[in-house]
Amino acid sequence: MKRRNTATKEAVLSVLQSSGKAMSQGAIEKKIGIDINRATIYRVLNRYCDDGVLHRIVADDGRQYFAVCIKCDEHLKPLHHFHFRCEKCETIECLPEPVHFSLSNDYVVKRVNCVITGICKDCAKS
Amino acid sequence: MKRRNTATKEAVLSVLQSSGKAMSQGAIEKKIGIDINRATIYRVLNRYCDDGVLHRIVADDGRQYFAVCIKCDEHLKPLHHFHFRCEKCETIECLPEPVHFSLSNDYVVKRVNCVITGICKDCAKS
DNA sequence: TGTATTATTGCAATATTGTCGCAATAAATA
DNA sequence: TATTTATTGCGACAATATTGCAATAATACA
Repeated sequence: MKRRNTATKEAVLSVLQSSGKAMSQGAIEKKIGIDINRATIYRVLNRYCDDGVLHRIVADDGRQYFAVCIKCDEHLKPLHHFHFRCEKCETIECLPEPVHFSLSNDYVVKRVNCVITGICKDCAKS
Repeated sequence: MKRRNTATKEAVLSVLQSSGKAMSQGAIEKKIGIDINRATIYRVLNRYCDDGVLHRIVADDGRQYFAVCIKCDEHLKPLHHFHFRCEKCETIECLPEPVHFSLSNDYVVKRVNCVITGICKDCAKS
């Protein structure tokens, strides 16, 4: 399944890159300017996740958020960092803080999803 | 708002206590034997959370899971431990492993939700 | 450049999770 | 036993996310 370049895909990625944060489908749709179908945005996001371009975070509001994999290379495991969800500005930022845990070898670890929820430093000021 | 004892509430708590794991509304409904309305189960679970009897985990499947607060006293912060979600047996277990992270004081932390997803040690064997 | 292939998209429908209003029921108290 | 009101069941609803299908358009190739 070879990928094709489309304006839609580029627009979605561009929004995420310029925001620098993890965004939900709804937030992307608001920011993107052009009119793109909801289902299409989800499909674009899912494909980017499959390709390792984005990573997915599920916050404790039950929604999916997507962020550009900046440091997601073979050295630093993609999802093993904390995320901070601000309840005020409705954004999620990737924290540099890595997630450490030890688990018996009997367990097979596939994904790690860590979200701290509260008020971010920008919103806490005002 | 004084609480009242009902068979429904006791049955829900009993299921969670005997399982020893975190369960979703759906899983509770399957195990509980008696016929209880979906909305009622949610309301019972939410009330238990308000009262500090249960704690809520949101897994990366986007669903809410509920577990008895065994060590949730004033010494050990309730939600600051890891959870492991097994994709095979569809359960979530509370790990003894505490969650450590450092965050600038500018942030206000309200909740921590950490879920490791994979195959648990019991399912990995078979 | 023109054509064929098939990845991508839009639309509508659907599944799932969780909540809410309202009337009926039943637990606790006097 | 009678009263108060927390709890429950039912139905409706909201929101998120996915899927099937037909139409569109990006890519490769003649």
